[in-house]
This record gives sequence, C-alpha cells and structure tokens, in this order.
Amino acid sequence: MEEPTSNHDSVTHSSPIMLFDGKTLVMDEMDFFADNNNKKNKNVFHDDEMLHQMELHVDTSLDLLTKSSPTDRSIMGEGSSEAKGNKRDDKFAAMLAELHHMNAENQRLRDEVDQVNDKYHALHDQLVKQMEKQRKNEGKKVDMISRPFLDIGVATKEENSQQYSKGKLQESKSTMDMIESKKQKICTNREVTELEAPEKAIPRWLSNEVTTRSSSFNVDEASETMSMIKKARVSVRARSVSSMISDGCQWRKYGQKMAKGNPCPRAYYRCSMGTGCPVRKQVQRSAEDQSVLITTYEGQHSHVLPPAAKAMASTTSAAASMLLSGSMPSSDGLLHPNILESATLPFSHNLATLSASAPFPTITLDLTQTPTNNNTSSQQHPPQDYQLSLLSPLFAPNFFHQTKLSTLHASQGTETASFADTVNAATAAITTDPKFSAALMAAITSIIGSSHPVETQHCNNKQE
DNA sequence: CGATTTTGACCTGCGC
DNA sequence: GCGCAGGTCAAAATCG
Repeated sequence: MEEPTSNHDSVTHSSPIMLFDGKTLVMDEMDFFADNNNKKNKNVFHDDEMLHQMELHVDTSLDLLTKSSPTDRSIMGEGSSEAKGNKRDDKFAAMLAELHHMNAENQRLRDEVDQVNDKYHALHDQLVKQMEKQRKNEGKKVDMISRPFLDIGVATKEENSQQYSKGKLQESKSTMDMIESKKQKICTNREVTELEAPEKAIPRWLSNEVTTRSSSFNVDEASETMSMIKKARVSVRARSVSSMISDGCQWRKYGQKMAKGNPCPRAYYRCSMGTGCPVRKQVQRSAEDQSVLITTYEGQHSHVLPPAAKAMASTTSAAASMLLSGSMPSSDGLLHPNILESATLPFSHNLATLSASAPFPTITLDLTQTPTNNNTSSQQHPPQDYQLSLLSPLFAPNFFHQTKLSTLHASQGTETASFADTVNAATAAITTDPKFSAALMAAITSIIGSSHPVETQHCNNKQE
C-alpha cells in the first residue's frame, strides 16, 4: 500500500502553466524567481512560509476540458476580473483545505490499519502460544474433548483478562469475549451433539487413524498438527493480467503441469528467499474466467520476510493456523445449532471460501467479488467442491467429514444440508468480527494494489 | 557463470 | 494391479 507522496508536489509539478492571482505563471525556475514575477506578486519567496503562502494562491487546476473557450483565453491572457480571481482563490483554498483534510484522514486510516495489523499479529502470536501451552498443560485431561470447535480463543477468559489488561489488546478483548461467549454457548450443548455423532469431530485430512484415538491431546498430536499446518493451504483468487500476483516474496519455479479441465497450465513455485524455506505456491488461471489468477500458498516461511511480504505471509499463515485450530482431534469439531443464532449476520459470504474436496484443507480468499454479491460465489465454484462461503476456515474440514459420513450413514442423509447451514451460520459468527476482517482486508488490499499491472515492476517475483 | 526456467521423467495417491 | 492425475525432480536450456 504505497501512498502517493506529496499531493502538492504531484499537482504542482504536473501543471506547467498556472494562474497566480489571475496571471499566467509558467512553473519553471526562470519564472519562479524572475524579478517581474516578484513585482507582480509582491511576494518574496525566501522561506517555506512564503512558499506555502504562494501555494495557497496558485491555481493548480488544469481545466483541461474548457481550455479553448474565449473566456478562458482572456483569463489566461491579460488577466481576469478581480471577482473571478477571488472566486478561483476561494475555490482553490477550499480544495486545498479538502486536500489537507483528506491527507489527514488518509494518515489516520493508515494508522488505524497499522494498529489493526499489529493487534492481529499480536493476537495471532498469542493464539499460537496459548494453544501450545494449553495443549501441553491439559494434554492428559480427558476433558479436552469439551473444547469447542471455535477454539480461536483458546485462552480462558481469566487469561484473556490478564493479557489484555496490559493495554495492548483492549479492542481485541471484546472480540475474544464474543468468541468466548459463543464457546460457552456451544459447550453447554456440545455433549448432546457429540453423543449423536462422535466421529464427526475428526476431519478427513487428519487421517483416519485419528478417529480411533482418545479425545486427549498429546505431544505427538501437536507435532502432527504442526505438520498439518504446514500442509494447510491458502488460496487467493484475484483478477490480474500479470502471471503472478506480487506478494513480496521471491519465488523459483520448479515445475509446470497441465491440469485436467483447465487449458491454462499450473505453475509450481518454491520460496527462494531463504535456504530451505518450505513455502510453496501454485499459480493457475481459472478455467471459468482466465482473468482470474488463483494462487495457492502452502507452508510457513522459515526466514525473515520483507515488509512487503509480511501482509500476505501473515494472512496465509494465520489462515492456515486457524484452519487447523478448529480441527484438532481433541476439539469436538461440532457445530451446534445454537450458532444458527448468527445465521443472518452479514458479511459471511464471498470474501473467503473453502474447498473441502482438497486433500488438505484449503481456504480460498476470493478477491474477485464484491462482499455484497452473495450468490455468485456458489456459481463460480463447482458444487462438487462443497465450497462454502467462509471467512473463517474453521469449519470446512468438519463439513467435509460430515459429507463423507453422510454417505456412510444413510440415516444421516438429511444432516448434510443442515450441516451446511450450520457451517454458514458459524462462519457468519466469525466473519462479523470487524477487526479480523479489517486485518484480513488490509493484507488483501496490499496484495491487490501490488498486483496491479502498473506496479508489477516493483515486484520481486522473477517469474517469466 | 550463477540463477532461473523449461520440460520430460518419475513418484505417489486414489479410484476402479 | 492398472490407469490417471497431481506433484516433484533434475538435466538441459535460457537469461542477465
């Protein structure tokens, strides 16, 4: 998100001819310091204050569309009436004021985005740490089964209070409290649901052996989870004419394949920024719309990332972590009907989808649609993929497992549809968190901005 | 000349 | 077991 530098500069330098108190002023060095100009303007530009004063009186409007009118010629020529000059001055002063206001607003928004990003990263770090901590501490407890699938807030409420009282994450606390309250709601009804279908807790991609394990969580499972995090994928759909979106990382192509059902080849890249970095990505154009570039990231970087890459990396990493955080063997992975209370909440569709048919959990961030267009998502994705409109990736593995189970247990046939509804409802509960959405959107925006054809020259990607 | 891309061969998992 | 498709490897080609 590179900001344009000084608007004054860009405006001023792009206007070779300007009006100064109604007089023509050619903006080059000769005119700038010429004696007659000084006489006309009765100003001596010796310091910044004077320069600023001059700026306030220079009409930088190009007025490109009405240049040839006789009236304007007269203005550009011998000078205009005092009324017209004052009018222009007022107009320009108003525009300048608006410009300053917009700059201030822009700066404020940038600060807010930075703050949200910082909080998001801090929250994510805490989440990972707390997950590890709690799993080690409670590894032997059978009651780990009582952990709800919505395990974003792994820390207890007391822990949250302690952490957030430090003042760094006060805004996040409300979010966590919201999640916590949802957790408790789910917990109260969880037992019944689990009795109905205990095996639903285990997503397919956590391997079938997991289903035979006890609900307790041990170190082996933690390591397995970490390996799954590495395998979790985050896919980004974005419109781009370039062959790759710019994510700030350096990639080395190691393969290309023609995928079935898609005339466009799929390219395979490895991160070449760090030696032995396990991160890989696949780039392929959509078969339905070849202007859409689908980039799938896998793994976590093992090296320091440049600032330009942090947004993407943190987003994909967080998505992958969250993907797994809701699918631990110890978590029941169940979606209780209570969460349907949130089913009508907005902003639950289109921003992200999740392909449950993939061998590994894959969350898709769809940047090709507007957030309000709720119906196109399902149209764009093959229905057989069971792609759900999700921002949170937590639920799809469970959904897939459910769909699989539904084929195994015919008596549960009606559950699939209701489960899909439940998934969407749960998604709505998560996606209405404006802070996570803001952080996600900040990262996504940076990606979109950098993927613009004009800016691809700044891209570090060395593909093609 | 080192880094990167290309591309055919090979490996692996999955469904039949 | 066989075939298919996805993913990876590695030697050759290309690039800067």
